[in-house]
Amino acid sequence: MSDEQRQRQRVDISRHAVRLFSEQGVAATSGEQIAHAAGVSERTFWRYFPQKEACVEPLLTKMVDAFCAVLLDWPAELELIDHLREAYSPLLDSASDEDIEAVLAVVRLTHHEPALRAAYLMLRERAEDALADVLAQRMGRPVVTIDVRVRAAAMSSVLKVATDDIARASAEGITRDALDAHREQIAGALRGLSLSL
Amino acid sequence: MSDEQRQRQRVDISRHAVRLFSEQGVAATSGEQIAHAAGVSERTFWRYFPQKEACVEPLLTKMVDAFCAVLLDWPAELELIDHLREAYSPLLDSASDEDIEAVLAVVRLTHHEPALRAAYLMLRERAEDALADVLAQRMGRPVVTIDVRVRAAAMSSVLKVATDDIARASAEGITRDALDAHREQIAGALRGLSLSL
DNA sequence: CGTTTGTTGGCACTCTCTGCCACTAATTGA
DNA sequence: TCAATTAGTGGCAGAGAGTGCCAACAAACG
Repeated sequence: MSDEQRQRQRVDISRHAVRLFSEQGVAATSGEQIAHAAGVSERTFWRYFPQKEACVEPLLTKMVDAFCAVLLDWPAELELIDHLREAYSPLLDSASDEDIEAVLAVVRLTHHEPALRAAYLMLRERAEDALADVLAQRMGRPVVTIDVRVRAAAMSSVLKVATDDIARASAEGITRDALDAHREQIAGALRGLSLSL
Repeated sequence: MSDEQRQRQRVDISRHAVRLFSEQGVAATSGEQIAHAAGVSERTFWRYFPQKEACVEPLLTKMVDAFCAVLLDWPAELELIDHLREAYSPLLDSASDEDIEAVLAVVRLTHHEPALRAAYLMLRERAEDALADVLAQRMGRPVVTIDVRVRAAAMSSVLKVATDDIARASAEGITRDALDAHREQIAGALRGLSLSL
């Protein structure tokens, strides 16, 4: 089976899982239930997702990957703020509208479901590592340097707060304006912490 | 049974658990094993710790609580950096030497044990909330304000990086000098992000 | 001293997750 | 074209993680 087929299968299962999670809660949703909803055997489900909380991962990585992609073609001569303004329409480019809604729904879910929050924070830390790589290159320092790590962590936490905020704000539907405000909020906070480079 | 007796019991179990975790890994350590090592029944163990990863919590909160306590009597007229220099001898005041070693050992463990890392990150986020409370009061803004949250998150992430760093650096024993350097590192990073207030 | 309250341990049970194996489908190679 | 290999799937059994329930026991209280 091709890699992308596998990937699509993963995302498909993930969608069913997230729907069930938000309808019934995580604890009340069994692996068997998710597997049945997605039309695979329970054994196959556990092979795709070693823990059931990991079901949120495919959806959430879409958001993280979108940001990382923008970071990766951050031209050397531009301030980060300006680059974000140009290139970062959060989520919109890389995903369908339903996926944006789903991602934000998951982020909202994490506030009531500790198990999902933990998974979310782990994912964010992986993203922070990617961010540290980009920053290290840009600052001409090894990745392990303290000020590289601090800067990456601080930027990452700005993103976390902004994401939580937009998820909360968009509980009843998401608008293009809200997303733009989200980007400006990130830009403003980065400037406030002199993180823009 | 008194609260502190219960608390001591918790910490006691926690110590056994952490020792076993570091000797055998988390996955290879069963709840039954921890319970037996700590001299309680399995049923009682699960009552003290609803998930076995939570065993690291009592030790880790010592570290977080120490920092929060320092924050809480941060006098209004002092810069945070200066207050830290005066009042923050990390961990040393509120815990025994073995506990410092144990806490740092746990932090090191979290780098190889995803389940523990997740628990650690959740705990840090609880600490971030406490931090946000203090900052909000000091900045004269509601806790939910974005710039309060951003500032709290950024400060929290500085602490995270610094803590990971000192844990790594002190793999073969911890010295007073290392802890002082740790504090100066925090102070420097806070200054770098103009977070000092 | 009897009652109440809270803690403990045992038991049975569900759910999570893994190892193993047999089955099937696609790919490869002669 | 026909094996032989390869990879994914599902079923089954079983260990471990937790939970609900109940009986036993101890401390506090009237």
